Amino acid sequence: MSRWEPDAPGRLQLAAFELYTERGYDQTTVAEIAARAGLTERTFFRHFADKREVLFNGGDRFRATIVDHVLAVPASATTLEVVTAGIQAAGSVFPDRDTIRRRQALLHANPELQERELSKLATLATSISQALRDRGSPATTADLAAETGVAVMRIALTRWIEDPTERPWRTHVNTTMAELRQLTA
Amino acid sequence: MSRWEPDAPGRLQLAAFELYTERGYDQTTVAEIAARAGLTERTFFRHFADKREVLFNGGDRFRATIVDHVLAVPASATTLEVVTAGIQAAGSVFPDRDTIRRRQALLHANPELQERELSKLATLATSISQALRDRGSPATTADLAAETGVAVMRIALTRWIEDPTERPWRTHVNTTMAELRQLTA
DNA sequence: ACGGTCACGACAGCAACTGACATCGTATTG
DNA sequence: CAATACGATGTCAGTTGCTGTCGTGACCGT
Repeated sequence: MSRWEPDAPGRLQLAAFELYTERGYDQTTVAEIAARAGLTERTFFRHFADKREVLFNGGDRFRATIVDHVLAVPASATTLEVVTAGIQAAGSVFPDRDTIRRRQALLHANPELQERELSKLATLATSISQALRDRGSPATTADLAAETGVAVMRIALTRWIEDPTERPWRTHVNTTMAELRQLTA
Repeated sequence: MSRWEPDAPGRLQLAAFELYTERGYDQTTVAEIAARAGLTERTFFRHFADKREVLFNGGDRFRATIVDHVLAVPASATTLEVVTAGIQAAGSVFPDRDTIRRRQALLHANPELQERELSKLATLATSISQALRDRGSPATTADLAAETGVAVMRIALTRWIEDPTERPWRTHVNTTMAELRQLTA
């Protein structure tokens, strides 16, 4: 019999998500999250840097997936095609629509959480830009392509979530990219 | 003789900017800022929502300038031209290069401040998108154009700041926009 | 068996932020 | 002109996010 129950971070994540949705983010204290997970407040901060970070855990895997796919595209592709491929790949790590919907609703209701989300997307853009440079793109092009790519991803995500006909991720990415091309034509 | 020295918010802003640059953001307490401004901590929070907000005061005017110019462009222009015009106009409310450089250095050194900056840029994008819709653009196009426009602005700003030959704002906006067009060609 | 490590608890403390109430020049009103 | 309302600030107490420090006990390798 081990001294502690396993997977403390996972329990904390679950407890936090539940409490944030039940009572709201501001109305939840870290002590309450820890209590529900059977832990102490101090332990929460050993696993997560702050009260928001507990909601952004898959971020690293998400970023890695996109970067990997960006690096895997044949050299013959255009920069924008490369970015598109990376964003397409992001769909493979999405959980089901409803989980994302609930998550987005949470973020939408709390400015602090939105800020953190934007911050994560910004570092994602930086990673994509770096990957593009590793492929040989000039720095300026890489930055611009990464930023617009993330913008496209955000918009496509909103549409994907709200689409009543539940068309696949791929479709919404392509549609949004097509609009981007038309915009600059 | 009035009861208090005038322009409490201005004094707080100045004190905050000085202390943030002198000692660093984390090493500065709100009580210290208030003390330098000849006020109390409580009064600081009456003028600014939090410790970061004191650095983002011109934001409303900035946004208003861009939106006004977006709305003023003749209807014959393309969506991207409209956005470009708005971003060009942003240059008129910039202070001198060195002030912005110091400001950007401050933001760059503090993740919390970066998050707030991203948040401000996101609401800027929302405002631009709304202005585009008011001009008659479809919602989807407006969102995309606004997001990419802000991305272009960010990149152009970095280049403008770092440009050793000190070419004008307009030049960097045009250059970056041209790259965007080339990217999607 | 023994020492080290690792994950956690316990406790103290700082600083960001908030609510309630007091203060007193200044504008307003009768 | 006097009474009164108002508006910006001070004062104080309290909550909460977050950190440093130290202790504890199960596990692991030697």
